[in-house]
Amino acid sequence: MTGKPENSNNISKIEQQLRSQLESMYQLAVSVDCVIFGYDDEDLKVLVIESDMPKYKGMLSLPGYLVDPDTDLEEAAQIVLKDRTGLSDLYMEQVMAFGERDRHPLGRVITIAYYSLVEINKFQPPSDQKNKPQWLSLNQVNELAFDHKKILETCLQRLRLRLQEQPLGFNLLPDKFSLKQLQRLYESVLGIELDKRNFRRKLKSLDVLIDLGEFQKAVSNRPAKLYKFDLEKYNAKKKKGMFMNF
Amino acid sequence: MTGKPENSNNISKIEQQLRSQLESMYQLAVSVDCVIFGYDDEDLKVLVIESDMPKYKGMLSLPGYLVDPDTDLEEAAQIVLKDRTGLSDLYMEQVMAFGERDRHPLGRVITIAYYSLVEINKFQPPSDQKNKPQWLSLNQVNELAFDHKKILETCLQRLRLRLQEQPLGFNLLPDKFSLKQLQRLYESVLGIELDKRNFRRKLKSLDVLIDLGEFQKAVSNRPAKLYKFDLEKYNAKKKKGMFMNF
DNA sequence: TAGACAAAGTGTTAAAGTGACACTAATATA
DNA sequence: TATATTAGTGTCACTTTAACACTTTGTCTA
Repeated sequence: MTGKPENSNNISKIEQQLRSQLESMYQLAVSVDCVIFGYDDEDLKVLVIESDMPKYKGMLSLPGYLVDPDTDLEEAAQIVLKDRTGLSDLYMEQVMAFGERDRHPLGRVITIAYYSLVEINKFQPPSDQKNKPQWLSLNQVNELAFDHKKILETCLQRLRLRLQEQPLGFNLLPDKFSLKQLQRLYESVLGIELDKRNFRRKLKSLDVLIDLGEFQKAVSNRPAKLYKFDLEKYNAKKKKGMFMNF
Repeated sequence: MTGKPENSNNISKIEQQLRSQLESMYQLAVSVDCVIFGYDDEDLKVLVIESDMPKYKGMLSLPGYLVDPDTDLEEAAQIVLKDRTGLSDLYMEQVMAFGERDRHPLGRVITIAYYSLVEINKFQPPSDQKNKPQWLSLNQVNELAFDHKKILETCLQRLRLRLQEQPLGFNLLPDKFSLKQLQRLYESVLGIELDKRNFRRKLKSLDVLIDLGEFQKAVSNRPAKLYKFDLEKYNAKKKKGMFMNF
């Protein structure tokens, strides 16, 4: 599995590059690590890969990228996203830097963590790709390589915060969605239960949904109305803050 | 002023160090920049120094430090604080990394911004110190060197956020303070006016102040009661969040 | 095609929180 | 002792939140 020739080549190239940078005079490197969130109507998930580093070989880790001097930090994070999922122009936010001295086995690497939100259907990892990218349910995350567990938790915390002050959830859902889907999203990200009627009342008062007049199809019960997010209305109101005080 | 021999020596040492690091193979350096906030019963202030960099010579900038490979990021920020004010164990929070390619005139320097809260009376900058550290009122900040204006604004925004979810204000005030002082602090940091009675009601309901039974002295009017912050009570309640929804 | 099943959708009420507002109390000083 | 200055206090109308149960609409199947 981790012994494929193609895989090995890749490992050593990345590792060599990093080693040479760390062996240079200043001996300090900077990376970005991305927490790419997806949501599949059940769980919040995160995109993980199998680590290349000898010490963590085979362990799951967050996709990252070594920042070279000619690349903006933001750009570097976009590169990770693009490389791993083929997607761009997604919601992405920097969270913070992680810079403990011993966080990386090969030397001093300070990493900047970003998280981004992906509609999960837009990217299904091909099964034969190197590093075996995969969607992992957040409640199935055990250990991760490096300090990535801590990074993931920090990013999740930030996402929760944001979700309560801005209607970010739409980034994780398909264009058309039902109120129930939206509620379930809030419930699984925030880890709480919400009252259906109160949730709907709140959303109505925010007034950022467009009723499409369409309905779910192929469900074996009363189909739900479908809505889409009204970006324009949202942008017009944004400044005042839109709190979901659950 | 900027021509003092002692000063010049310092400039070149710092600059040489940085240059040599940037000229090394990997050509990327990491710094920390600190927004040190103080409050003097009137205004929120920030500690600034005069810049050493040729391009920004004499301009005001935030105190910073070049992170060397053996120093934790957090530690580096503490060093800046300690070096500049002599103080340690203060409230300090990392905000985020700033990593635009051209943010630094000498080359690629990614910086991590921290802010911290200081009781302003605990540090009065000596007038003869190099780089002329000084407290600058936030509403007197015009331009700063590098992207430090942006960094300052981001840190201020974070402080405002935090102030509304945790009673951080106490870090900026002396141990004993009146309710009026506390209200003025909130008003100047948040940039809004608050109703005296509503403010007091809110604070009473949070129940994290200890009435010291003491009063202001040497004021030419009715002296106000003095309070102190009840750290224990606060820690016991903290988890539930303590929102000041002004 | 009628009845059972499953999820969608809908309002009310009590409690808590917020915002607006004006007078009395205590001290220093002239 | 009168005046000036700031401290300190309560109420009411309104808004927001939390808790709670039944009807509607479609599909499936007997």
